[in-house]
Amino acid sequence: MVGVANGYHQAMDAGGSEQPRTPAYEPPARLRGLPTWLTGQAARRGQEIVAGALAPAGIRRQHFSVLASLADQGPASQADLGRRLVIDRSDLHALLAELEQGGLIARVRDRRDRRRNVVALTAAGNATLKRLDARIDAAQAAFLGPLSDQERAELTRLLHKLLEP
Amino acid sequence: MVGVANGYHQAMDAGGSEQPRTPAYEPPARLRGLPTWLTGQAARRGQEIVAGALAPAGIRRQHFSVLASLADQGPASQADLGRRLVIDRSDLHALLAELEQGGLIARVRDRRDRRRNVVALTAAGNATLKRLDARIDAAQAAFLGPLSDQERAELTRLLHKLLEP
DNA sequence: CAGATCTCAGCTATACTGAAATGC
DNA sequence: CGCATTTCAGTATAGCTGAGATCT
Repeated sequence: MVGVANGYHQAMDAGGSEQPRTPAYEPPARLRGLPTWLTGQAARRGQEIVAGALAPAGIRRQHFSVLASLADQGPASQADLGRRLVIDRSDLHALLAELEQGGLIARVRDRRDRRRNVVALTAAGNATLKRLDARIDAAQAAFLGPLSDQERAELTRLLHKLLEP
Repeated sequence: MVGVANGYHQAMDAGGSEQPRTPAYEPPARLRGLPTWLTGQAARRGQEIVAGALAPAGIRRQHFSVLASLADQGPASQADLGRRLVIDRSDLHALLAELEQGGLIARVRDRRDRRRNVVALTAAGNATLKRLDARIDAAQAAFLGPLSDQERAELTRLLHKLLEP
């Protein structure tokens, strides 16, 4: 922050004209053109859609990530799970407690390294994940709604390339 | 959440094989293919880059949004500013207090509707914004690094279309 | 001993809600 | 009166930090 506080109580007009205000959602040109801003807006919308699709099942986005990793990549210690998904050890601890309470995962001490918990999907977790897959697919379709099939593929390709390194 | 808590203390192995663990960052296939997930990852990276570019100037992303709106769209009441940028009235209040303390904006009572504050850029705010523009441009370039010029334009077009409605 | 793992307490940023005070 | 605006207090979540207990 630079500079110094200004005065406060001189009077002036809003907008400088007589027209009523424009309460509409209208982002400024400086933001509308920024790729980072557009990406952020799109991500926000996508996360709302996905969260809304998972909520009826009592699952949050990070719960789904954990279940997906266990199904796709197999059981793991909590530390390794956290590294795979870039979820903090502390947050992961809370997520796993919730999933365990729901019977979707099991945590058991690793008999070969007793510092570790081995986290694995249960049968119920596997079945739940299969049902969630359908919800996730519907959410993707809703998210990509305005784009043609070709545009969807191109967007996916560009995002992959953007994240490549 | 469904089901019931499982047992905890039966022993088992991690990974099922003898190899050392894979501490690498390796998202599961179920996530890697999801447009919403890719968009979220890209947005996260973009926001980090932009935040890092603005931080040396003591400015956060939302500060920049406010300054940008005032410059591009003119002075406004706090309520209208909030609607333009989709920033909550409460958060906007805190942001404006910080910007005012830095001398970048001024808040004065609207003499035609004394409930309102008219928020406007100061000369210092305008000068600061011009310096921030350069930082923002550098951040966009860093964000889009892996893409060709044509790909950058295509990504921007697709994101605009995605957000269209 | 150093270092990894799991757990717990707490912190920051962001987004949102409820309500009071003031004015239209 | 109803309604809008600003302000303040509080809540929820995600992401992160520090530290203790346990184990390699």
